[in-house]
Amino acid sequence: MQQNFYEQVYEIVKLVPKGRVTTYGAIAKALGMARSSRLVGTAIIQAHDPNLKVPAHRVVNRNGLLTGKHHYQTPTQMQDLLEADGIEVKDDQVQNFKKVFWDPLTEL
DNA sequence: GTGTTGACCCCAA
DNA sequence: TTTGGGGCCAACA
Repeated sequence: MQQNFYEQVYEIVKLVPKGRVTTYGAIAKALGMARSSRLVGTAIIQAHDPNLKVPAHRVVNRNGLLTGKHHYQTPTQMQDLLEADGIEVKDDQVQNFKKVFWDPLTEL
């Protein structure tokens, strides 16, 4: 199954509904690699390919902090995309994070 | 093949 | 509360 675990990560992220966000740890746990949450981040970095259509902006760290915004074309890209989805972002932090948080383990 | 890095997470002080 | 250290495993040099 996990021939490309990148693809597994992409699948989960693509399942994230609009107006919701998920975390690296949640994805890692959903894939059974809870202790390898860093790999999820690495996978997301490679997810910049438009062909994959992976909404990487909907993936944040455990604190709801936009850790990867600096990896975007512009530092405001990620926040802008999140706000476009109806997610409040303040000071690189997702507001109402508990509300917009989408847990693949619970929702799936 | 070895060493360093990293969109992270958890625990202790 | 904020800081510091350890662990985890793939990708990169």
